[in-house]
Amino acid sequence: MRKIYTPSSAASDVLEVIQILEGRWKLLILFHLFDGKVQRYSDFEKLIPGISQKMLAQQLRKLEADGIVARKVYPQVPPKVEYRLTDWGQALCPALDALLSWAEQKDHFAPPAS
Amino acid sequence: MRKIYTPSSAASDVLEVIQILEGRWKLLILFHLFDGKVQRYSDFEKLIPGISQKMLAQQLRKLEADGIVARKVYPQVPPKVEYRLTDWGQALCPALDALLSWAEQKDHFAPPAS
DNA sequence: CGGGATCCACAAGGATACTG
DNA sequence: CAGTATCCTTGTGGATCCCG
Repeated sequence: MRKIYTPSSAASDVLEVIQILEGRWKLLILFHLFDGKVQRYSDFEKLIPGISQKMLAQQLRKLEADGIVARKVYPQVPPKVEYRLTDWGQALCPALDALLSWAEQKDHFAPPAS
Repeated sequence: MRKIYTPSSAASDVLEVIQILEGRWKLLILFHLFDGKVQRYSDFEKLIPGISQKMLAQQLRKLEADGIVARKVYPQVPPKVEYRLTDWGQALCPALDALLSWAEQKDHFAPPAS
């Protein structure tokens, strides 16, 4: 088994990852951003069933504050706001991809007990 | 940019990943398990500052229920319990590793504004 | 040693109403 | 359209006590 980190370096990194990605909605929002077709506030509302306006706005702003997501406001009426990943946010893609691959492998390791 | 998933397949996978890894402690526990030196309940208590007994036991049991962690009880007095990763749990290693690498790259993308 | 049970405080989150 | 403000319910997590 691979040793995943050196104790001296990664303690704070782990905490940072947890803080940044914590919550029921962050990953969902990010996955839609990676999908590339979703940039508008109302798109998220449609594609993430069950999320409230409050949570959506709040989590988007947290992601923005953490430097994962960039928010671009077009000064027009009606308002238009686009969300996109920052460079650092895009760098997260392989990790989230690995996470999804892992989830897909579940049945390989734990065959549905029949 | 890479397309990270096909909309048809991954919606439930995303939700599963979120459910399994959600919380302030799960990743911390897992990282210590990957480190390989921690298998005992009391080890986690020492190495994860601030975690309460309740949370530690609860999260360990959730990880166990989700098939990530295996719990082995030695029938002796005083009791001895060892935690280890299941095969599926070990398969999570690359993904968590990628997550850590990503965190480490932060300064590369967002140099500390001086 | 490795927890379970209980109580409690606070924070997270949902519903609704309103706005530039 | 893209939110904010408010209220209120629920969940999360800590502290404490207890047990095999």
